[in-house]
Amino acid sequence: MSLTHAILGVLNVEPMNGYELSQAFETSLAWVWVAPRSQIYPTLRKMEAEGLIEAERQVRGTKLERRVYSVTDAGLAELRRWVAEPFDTTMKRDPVLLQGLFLDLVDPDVAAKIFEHVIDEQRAIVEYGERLHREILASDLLPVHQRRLARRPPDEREYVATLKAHAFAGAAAQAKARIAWAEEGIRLLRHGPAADSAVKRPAGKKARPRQQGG
Amino acid sequence: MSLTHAILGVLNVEPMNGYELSQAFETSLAWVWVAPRSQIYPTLRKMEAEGLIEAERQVRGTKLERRVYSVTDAGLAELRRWVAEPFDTTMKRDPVLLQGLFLDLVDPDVAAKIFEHVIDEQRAIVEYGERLHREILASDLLPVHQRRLARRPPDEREYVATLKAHAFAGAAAQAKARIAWAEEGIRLLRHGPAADSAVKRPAGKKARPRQQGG
DNA sequence: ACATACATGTAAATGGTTACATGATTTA
DNA sequence: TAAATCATGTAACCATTTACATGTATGT
Repeated sequence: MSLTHAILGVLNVEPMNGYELSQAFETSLAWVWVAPRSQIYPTLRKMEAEGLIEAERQVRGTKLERRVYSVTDAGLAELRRWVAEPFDTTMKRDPVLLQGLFLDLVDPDVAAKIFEHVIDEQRAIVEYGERLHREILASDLLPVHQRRLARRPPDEREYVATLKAHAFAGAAAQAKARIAWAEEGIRLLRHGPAADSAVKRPAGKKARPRQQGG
Repeated sequence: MSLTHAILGVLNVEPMNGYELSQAFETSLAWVWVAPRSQIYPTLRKMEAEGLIEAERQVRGTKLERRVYSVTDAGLAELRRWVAEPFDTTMKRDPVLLQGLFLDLVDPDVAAKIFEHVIDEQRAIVEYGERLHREILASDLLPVHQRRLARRPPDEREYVATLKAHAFAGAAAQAKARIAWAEEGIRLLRHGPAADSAVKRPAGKKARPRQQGG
């Protein structure tokens, strides 16, 4: 379960309670790993039972209890073990490509709207990823990143910032690849494959039937 | 459940039994949607119960039963409905980027191996995706694609081939983006951020600590 | 006083993985 | 006759989603 490792990584930056953790998954980690509260709280309890993290109970006001978790030595060891281990990086399920594979079943205008929708959504990811990349490198950091770096010896800070920033650049780069793919898809719907493609089309004919049969 | 729609899409090309279907998920659909037999067979039964597909029982030899499924009118309608519908295209969990985010916790040589592993695996996807893209466009098709196109009116064949090929090109394009990201990662481990980056590094100093603290 | 944010969960259902189970048919 | 391929599943577990449930503290 990578959620365990995502949590270890975040708590290793700074001890937090489940509520703050779920905010982290909704904001900075939104395009890397999402997890709803209903998954976070039970997982925290499980990890505590396994000795990967430990809770400090705090009280806010008079009654409201906070359970602030921090990573144990065993937890850090497990995080390091996981990070050092190569795993299967192939994408096993890609709903966008699956939909793309059957796009010939609908009207080209409908297909174009699907591609446009992909472009709209992925653009938001590009903006977010590039913003974080820029801010981390410029040390114009979000509070959570400032805290992370403050815990490191000064010599390592640039190294750490470089790698963290690179991860967010990766999210942006992949979103850009998807945008380029969807843009090319729209072009293909309108004009068919390019003239230098493996397939030569009869001049002037548009490959654009109204509706397709099964 | 998109497995249902993946199955509808494949069976819409050509009626098949569960065994052939599972082979399709292992080969042509391997980088788009994977599904083990243990998930395929129960899903086929469920879809049959829902009226999306119907089974024709055949007997091979004297005893061995095959259940060959084909898409019903209701199934094709559902497939079309799903294809025409825009959905959330944001990647919710990306183990590669998650690992990349914590790569500062391990020795730079170990981190480089992780990036190299990503490159190796993604290269295989590029080769596969580009091969299928080429073959479909060149009509030098796999049997399954030949059958698919044979069922269409000649006028539509180029259009269909163009779109199918484009889906596989998408798998290759994304893998390429990951490779570029991992290559840049290796460069950063060795030389730190580029000189024109937002961060200026002291000349001659390498951001390459041996081991990092928690 | 009211709304918003803080805080922690449970329950049911769905989706997906891994391991196991069994036997028939074809090919070398 | 042995190995590979064809063929269809079940069971247990793990991961994820969606809906529900409850109450406290703070700011306006």
